[in-house]
Amino acid sequence: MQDIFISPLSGGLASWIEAFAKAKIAITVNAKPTEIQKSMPLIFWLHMNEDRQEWLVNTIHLIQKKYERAKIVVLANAPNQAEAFHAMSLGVVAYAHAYSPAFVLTEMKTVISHGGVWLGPDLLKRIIEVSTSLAGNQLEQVNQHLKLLTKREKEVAIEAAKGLSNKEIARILKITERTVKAHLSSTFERLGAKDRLHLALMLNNKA
Amino acid sequence: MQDIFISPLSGGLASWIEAFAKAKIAITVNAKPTEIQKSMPLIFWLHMNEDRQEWLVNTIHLIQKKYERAKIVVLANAPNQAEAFHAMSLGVVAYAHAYSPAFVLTEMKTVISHGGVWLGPDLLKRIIEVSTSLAGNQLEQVNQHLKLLTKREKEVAIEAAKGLSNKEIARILKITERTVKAHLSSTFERLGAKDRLHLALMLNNKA
DNA sequence: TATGGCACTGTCCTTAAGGCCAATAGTTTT
DNA sequence: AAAACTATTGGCCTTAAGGACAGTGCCATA
Repeated sequence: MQDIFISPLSGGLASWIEAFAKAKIAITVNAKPTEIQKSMPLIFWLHMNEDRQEWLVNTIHLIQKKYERAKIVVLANAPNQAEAFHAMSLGVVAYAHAYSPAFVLTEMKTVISHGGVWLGPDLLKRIIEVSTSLAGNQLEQVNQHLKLLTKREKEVAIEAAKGLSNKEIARILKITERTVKAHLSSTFERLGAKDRLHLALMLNNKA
Repeated sequence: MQDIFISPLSGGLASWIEAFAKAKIAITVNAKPTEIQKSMPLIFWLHMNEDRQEWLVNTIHLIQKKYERAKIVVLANAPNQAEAFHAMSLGVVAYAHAYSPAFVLTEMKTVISHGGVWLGPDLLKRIIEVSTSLAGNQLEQVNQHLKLLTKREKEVAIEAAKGLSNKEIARILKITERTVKAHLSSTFERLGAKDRLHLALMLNNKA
């Protein structure tokens, strides 16, 4: 495994040197293209400034194009969740604070060189929360709610939860506005929703 | 770090023994409670059968109750995404195939003993996909919306999006219901929302 | 057959919501 | 200093929403 640090600081950071004595440090990806064999496993460690958003994206794309099987790590001066998500979605396999101690860097390398992905505890917690609430439980919960309703009530409830008015729902389902109201009243009763907004929140897993 | 394997197979699996010679192997968590010091760092490795869903949940809760700071790993005979998500949401810090080779097990231990979380590539990919579609972009979008509003409008909008009535919002923010209406009208105007339900959907990334 | 659930509709009524017009006062920007 | 934005509130008016009460027809299950 060949480590390549890309950082605006020409010397890199102390902890990096400590962690990987044999690492290459460069300012840009193109700096020393000839010295890198495309066949050998590479890890790019990208040092990220707050004000280099586009640089990060461009560099990631560039690396992925030139070195297909390279792993990419982002080390952020000021880590934040949005950036982390974004980076991970681009295929980055680790996202950490730029001033992580050497032993963390070596851990990261161990993990990713075995095909793993490294995430800090906070980021992971967030990811798990978000993922599970959407993919797993929440769909369940919505169905739980919907199956308390009759066929027609369900149809009305779903349209109402999209934000349609009673009149619009009536037109769509080819029934009277009065009937829509009846179905909705029954729906509120069954689900314990206090009004259509509450219903919408319930069916969108926000209440 | 003390490793404790909980497995229905009395002898455990070969790769476990190989990875952790000094591990304890037990059938249930309660098997040898006296031999475990609560103060020392523990890793529980739970061997999961397809047909022991409730057992897993119960065992995780039990461990979390008895050994607050213990890390829990699930090793599944037949890993699947839903189970993995579920386990992670319960606080499990790693989920892998039960027949993972010894070196993977040692990697996992390295990672989690440093506060990390270990995920297989497939699971991770899925998590990233799901998360980014919601948390990354959408949080962005919400902020995009909210930053079009003034401080006060933001406060009102957020409460309204929770389903509160104007009267309730007025009480909370200590202003008149009339003022709430004014802020909301302005908010609808700025965001192009047609009413409070639409606003709620926007702020919940459903519209 | 009878009882009950479901779909549908009607009238009447109350209230929350939201638009329109208008005004005052503080703060910020030009 | 003038113009523009923000926060606040008032009154007036229209409409959508939702509850109360009531009734009809259909279908399935006890």
